[in-house]
Amino acid sequence: MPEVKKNTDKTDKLLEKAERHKATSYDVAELAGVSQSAVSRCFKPGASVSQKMRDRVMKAAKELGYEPNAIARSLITRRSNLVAIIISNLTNLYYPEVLAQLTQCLSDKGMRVLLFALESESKADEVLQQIWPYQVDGVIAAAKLTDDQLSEFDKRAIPLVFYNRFYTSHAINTVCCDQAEGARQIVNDLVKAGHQSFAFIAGPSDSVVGNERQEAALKRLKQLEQENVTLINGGFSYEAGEGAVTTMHDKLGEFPDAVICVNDMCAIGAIDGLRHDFGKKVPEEVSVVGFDGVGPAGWSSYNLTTVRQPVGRMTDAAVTMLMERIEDAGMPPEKRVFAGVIIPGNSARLAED
Amino acid sequence: MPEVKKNTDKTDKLLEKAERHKATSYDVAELAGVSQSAVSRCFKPGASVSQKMRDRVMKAAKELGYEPNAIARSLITRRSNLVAIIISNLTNLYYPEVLAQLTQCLSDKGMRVLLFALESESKADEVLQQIWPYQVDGVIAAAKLTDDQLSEFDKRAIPLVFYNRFYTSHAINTVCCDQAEGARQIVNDLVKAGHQSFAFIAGPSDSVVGNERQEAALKRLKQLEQENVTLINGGFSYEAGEGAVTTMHDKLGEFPDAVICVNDMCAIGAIDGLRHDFGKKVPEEVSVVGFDGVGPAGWSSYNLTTVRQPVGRMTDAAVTMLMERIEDAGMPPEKRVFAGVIIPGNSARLAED
DNA sequence: TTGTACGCGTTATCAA
DNA sequence: TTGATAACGCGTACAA
Repeated sequence: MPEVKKNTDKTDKLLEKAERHKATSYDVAELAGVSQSAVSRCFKPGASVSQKMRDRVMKAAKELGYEPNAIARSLITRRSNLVAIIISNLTNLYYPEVLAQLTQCLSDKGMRVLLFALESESKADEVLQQIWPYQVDGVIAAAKLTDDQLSEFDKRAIPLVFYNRFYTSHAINTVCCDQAEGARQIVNDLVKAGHQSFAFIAGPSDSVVGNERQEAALKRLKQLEQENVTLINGGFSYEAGEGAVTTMHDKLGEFPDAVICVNDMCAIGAIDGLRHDFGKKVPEEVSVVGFDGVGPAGWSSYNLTTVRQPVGRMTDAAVTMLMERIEDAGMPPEKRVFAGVIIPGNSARLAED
Repeated sequence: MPEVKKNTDKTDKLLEKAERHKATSYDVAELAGVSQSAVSRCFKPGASVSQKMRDRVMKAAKELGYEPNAIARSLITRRSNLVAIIISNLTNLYYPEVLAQLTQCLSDKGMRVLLFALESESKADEVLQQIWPYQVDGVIAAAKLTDDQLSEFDKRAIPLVFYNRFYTSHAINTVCCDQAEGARQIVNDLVKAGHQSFAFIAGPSDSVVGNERQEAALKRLKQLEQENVTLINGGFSYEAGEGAVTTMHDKLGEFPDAVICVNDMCAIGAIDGLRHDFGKKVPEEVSVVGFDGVGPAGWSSYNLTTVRQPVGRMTDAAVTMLMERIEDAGMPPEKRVFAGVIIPGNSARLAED
């Protein structure tokens, strides 16, 4: 049976060739005895190919272990199916969850994730230079960018969605949690429960999220005619919260009724500082509240009273918003603001309703 | 000055063209009045180009906002400069740190990170299918792969380095922490300090790391003639640790002198369970120890006695190992095992030395 | 040192 | 439905 023999010979020859490099669509075409474009079509969903052709091609493809080369595809289609995620501080306990959900969600929509972690926000320029060459279809940024950097995106017409960063100066796509409203609510609750002196442990001065929380909280305290309010420098970390408690003690000589912290990590640090460095009881002697609703906030050592961000909904929204703009470059900028959810917890004395 | 006019005209024409698409090396070449290959060379470090040529090309490039296209480059060089990182459970507090360091380290070496997060280890196949088309230069896996999956890497000759996964069946590249030695040491210390009854809270049964820790701990306890040892099912999470404490109480009616947990998160959950669900004092009444040395282990509510993994050194080693194999495909498989460091902490009564 | 010409592996276009 | 041919944007022998 010369026909069969010839076929296996051909397979062997091509397999041998494939050993040096991966099999290409040409190799498959040759083995299947069809044109290369036919092979290409067989791997394109929704292309018009006869069943007979498809079977033949797929058989040959399997035999050679052929897989389409996404790099070559991207070159011609001008779609890389790559999305860059820029995250400022991965070590902040809040972000791993965000990252995991974003990745999951993007993956479901057929996009791959190029990860860029900023060790400091000032290194954004460097990271952008690394992103441009890869022809990403879009970018999700959980980091602050300068106006110049924003206009680089405009210039390149690369869709960009911010996560929890808000810009008043630009019309930009963003998904965020209503930091201000969360802050107001929690202040309301604290005042209503009879707290009369307050401290706010602030975040890094260049953090938009931190500043929003801070301003909203301080403003509402003023509205509710609370005069006894101290602002303490802190940060987003456990250590910052712990340290701020000492600063507070040095400054005031005592502790306020309630300590409002810029985020959960900071609040947890503050609680530990109060309890272990100063022997204070939380919440009996001092109420402590945070923001975010990270995992450890729920641990029974803390049971933190906090404003939880609806991470799942937010990441979904961010991905959807980005995809829409990748499909249709003409979509206008959009802001989606989600409300936070107060988690009563047990680290603050709140009024019973 | 017709010369100048002509030049700006050309710039305008090319800029106009560039508005539709990004400028290519051809556009730059045309504007600079040189060949495309000259442009290419100017962007290749260490190529032989005269200073005059370089200046001319760079000026034109800047004018058109030209940036080399990494996709096209990858196609021709057969190097994508892409490394895939596969991580099983990003929400495990231990991994964000690993991921951050790996990304940092790879970035320093000019590689970009494609991130794949597994929601469950069984989804590895799916993820691998997503990886192959992208022609990644290498893969770092902090997840378990089957033998079949391993041989897929062989077949494609894609360098693979495992992080904290150990295979005895295959000669494979891996960087890990000596889980067994850490377990033995901590058992030694506990026994030496006079503990006489023990419980081990286990991890998921399919976790290699968890099993190693468990086997080594139980074996050493036996060697030291400790008979009073209970094994409790648990897991890697806070909730698992907390739940295991209740299981333990149901099973024993009391608590052992020392609880050895499969990792820090579990240990923290166990401490909280003991303290808040059963009113036990840690370490006075029950000693609790963990593994990993994650951030929260150091928080003063816990001060966990644990075995810290030298994450920085391990990630460095993993990246170096991978890069070596990317540069030289002939490098033989290698295992690098790092010793853990005992952090005395304050959650266990250890002997003073 | 520079330019010419080709190839990387795919999709898109158009005619058959 | 199929096949021939031309892109996509770049790196690199080779010759000049």
